[in-house]
Amino acid sequence: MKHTGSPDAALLDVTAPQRELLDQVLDKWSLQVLDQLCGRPLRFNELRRVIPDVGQKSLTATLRRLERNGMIERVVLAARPVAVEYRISPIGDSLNELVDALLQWTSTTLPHVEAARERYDGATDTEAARA
Amino acid sequence: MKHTGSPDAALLDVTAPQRELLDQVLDKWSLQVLDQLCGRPLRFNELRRVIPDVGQKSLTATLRRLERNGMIERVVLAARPVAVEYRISPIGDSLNELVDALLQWTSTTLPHVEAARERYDGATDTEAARA
DNA sequence: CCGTATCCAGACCGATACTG
DNA sequence: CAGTATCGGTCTGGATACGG
Repeated sequence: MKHTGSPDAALLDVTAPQRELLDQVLDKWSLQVLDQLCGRPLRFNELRRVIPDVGQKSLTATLRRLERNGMIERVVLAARPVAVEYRISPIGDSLNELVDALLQWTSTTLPHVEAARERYDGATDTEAARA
Repeated sequence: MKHTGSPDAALLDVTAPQRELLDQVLDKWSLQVLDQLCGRPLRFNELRRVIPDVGQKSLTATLRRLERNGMIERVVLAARPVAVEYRISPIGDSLNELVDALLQWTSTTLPHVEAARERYDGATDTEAARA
């Protein structure tokens, strides 16, 4: 668990393509869409139902962005009326593994984080109380 | 490279504490601050210099948030005028490892992503041209 | 040197209405 | 069903000025 040296700070620069990719793929809704799509494909309104509080607009934008970056595939089914199915791609699948690692990390560190928050909030509170 | 099943979809819900933690720690500036701080501590204005385009306000907010979540430590040095040093914590260090994995992922998949983008843009262009 | 306070333009996001 | 178009409020984030 020892981190040694940054790999390359330039990769994190806001203008770096790697950084832009992360931004387009790690946002609020993308993670949930990717997660829901792993395993089985889902339709547009199924996604709306299964992801709480997502609006049409946001979901559409998220799906388009993920499709453009090759994370998911949009499949138009021959049906009346139109039916569209979204399925995860191999690349999207590989991203999901990393997200799982991230999620695992949050779960194990959450107790420490909450302890840190209480310490911080307590300190700033008493500080404010003195003023 | 096979992803099998979501670990727990509920963890990704916007209201889930795990999800909130990720939001507070994976944003634009946080990643760069964390990356810069790994190895050696830095002062406030050193961070400003080394991270391109970050404003005082954003940097301050980022540092406070990271401190509150226990990712970094704020050390006030005995000096005139005031000198403050920020150093990474063990938790922040463990996060950096995951970020490195993410960065590695972006680097290896970037060619595929760019290919996907060209396909997508080309398809939507010709589609628009027909209209 | 290390911030906080304030103001303001622009992005974002939900609600709504409408189309193929 | 699966979107597109538009409008209005919110919230972010940069620029600026000032304080400890």
